[in-house]
Amino acid sequence: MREVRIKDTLSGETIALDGTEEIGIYACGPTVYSRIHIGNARPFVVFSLLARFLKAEGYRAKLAINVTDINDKIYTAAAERGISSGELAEEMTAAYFEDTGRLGLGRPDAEPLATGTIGPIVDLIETLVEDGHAYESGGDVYFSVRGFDGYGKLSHRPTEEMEQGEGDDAGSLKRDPLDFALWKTHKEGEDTSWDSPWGPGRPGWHIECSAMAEAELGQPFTIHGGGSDLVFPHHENEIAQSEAARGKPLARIWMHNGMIETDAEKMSKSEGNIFQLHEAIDTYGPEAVVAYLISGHYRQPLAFGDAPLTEAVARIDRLRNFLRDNPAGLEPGPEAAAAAGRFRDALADDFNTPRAMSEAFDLVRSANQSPDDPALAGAGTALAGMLDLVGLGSLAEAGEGGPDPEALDLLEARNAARADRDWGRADEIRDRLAELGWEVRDGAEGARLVPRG
RNA sequence: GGCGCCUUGGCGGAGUGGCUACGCAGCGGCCUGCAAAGCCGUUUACACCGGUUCGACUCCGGUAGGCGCCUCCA
Repeated sequence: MREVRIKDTLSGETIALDGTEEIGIYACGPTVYSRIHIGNARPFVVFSLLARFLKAEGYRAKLAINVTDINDKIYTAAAERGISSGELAEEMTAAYFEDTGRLGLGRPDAEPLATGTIGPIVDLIETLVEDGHAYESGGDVYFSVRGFDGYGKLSHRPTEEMEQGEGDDAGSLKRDPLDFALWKTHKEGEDTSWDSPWGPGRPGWHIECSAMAEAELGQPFTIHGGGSDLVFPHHENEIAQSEAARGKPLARIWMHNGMIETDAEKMSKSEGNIFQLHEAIDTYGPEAVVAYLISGHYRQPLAFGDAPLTEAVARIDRLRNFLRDNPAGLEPGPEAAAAAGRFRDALADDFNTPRAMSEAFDLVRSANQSPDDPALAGAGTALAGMLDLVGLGSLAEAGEGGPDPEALDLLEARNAARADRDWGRADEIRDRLAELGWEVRDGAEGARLVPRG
């Protein structure tokens, strides 16, 4: 078990995980008012892979990624489409499961819904009201920010001049502009509501995460994550609620991924469509999307566009080519095993996926240079293991079946033509195979067919 | 205005006080009947100005530029 260290937004320190305790990870998932985009996929990928790596290292890890299915935006989007908000939320939740499922990373250990956590949410709010950290006002309940010492410690900003609220919030009901809603009374036009001690209504934006995280992982748990745009106010408010209610920290480490950066001009023209996760997967394939998302360090912003995705396709092609020639199976020699060790070392060091991938490519080049070096034997085995850790294990899979009889016949015919030195005929057949989806690769041991990318 | 981040070779993107990151693309070669795959070479980068140091791309200060958040956002 390696010592895994993660940079903590709250303290600014890099903190080592405790291998003796369960590593509870809570990552803020999407609000389901539309299909998710690449930006939503980044935390899903980062935290899924982190949990996978921790488990591979022998940690007991539990990953929870929630679905926020109660929100102003859902009401708005549903109204625009003329369907009920529940219908829209269900549809988009299903789409989220489908789209992220296609990434091939499996599911988180828990995926709670806000609508499935109303009881704990109401209980948590009640506790806050009883303890004087929150107050009822006209059917709404607000958290009293100034009553919580330490507000602003995560986002490192002074409480002066802060104001917050969801859209056209009934700000006049607040005692202080800093306060934020825990519970919102039912309003005309909203087609869902739940009973509460303060009358029918629905949870405010931040409280559902506090409740779901505690329900799934207890409090405190180890890592709370999400996009860096959530630092303020979302995570700041989660800290305030949970710590005010329980008198102990919510999470030990706050881990935030950088934004996917889009060029507004390009987005409106050529690249707007592929920003949707499902469109990106359709266009570039799931492995390329994952490879793209891990191409930069998780904390840094990552440029989005056709070019970086196309590059990701080229990268995974190189890996796949290598694995075709060097299938997993052989026991890794010392150099191959060392590369795998360095790969894991990089991941253990604040989950440095680009550095890890550089080790993978280093191994590929070394093994291509010296295919007979016993120290590099089993490089394919080592590489497959490395890639599996970052969700690219499918690159090592042979694919369904081999060439069909028609393709094999054509290959035979081409071999015959080449034996006759009839290059025109041989190239004709190669073109024909290309039309059928096969690429011919001539090697020392004869010609081979590989599927065309 | 407040808080924070960033500026690396054609592009993307790591990293370190003194040693080739890595990938993609281009060009030149090797291999090949020609390709593909692979290999080699290649223009040897660290915004600018000072400072610390035997030595800085890597530390400190400043300048310029870019970005994120600061009522919604992964």
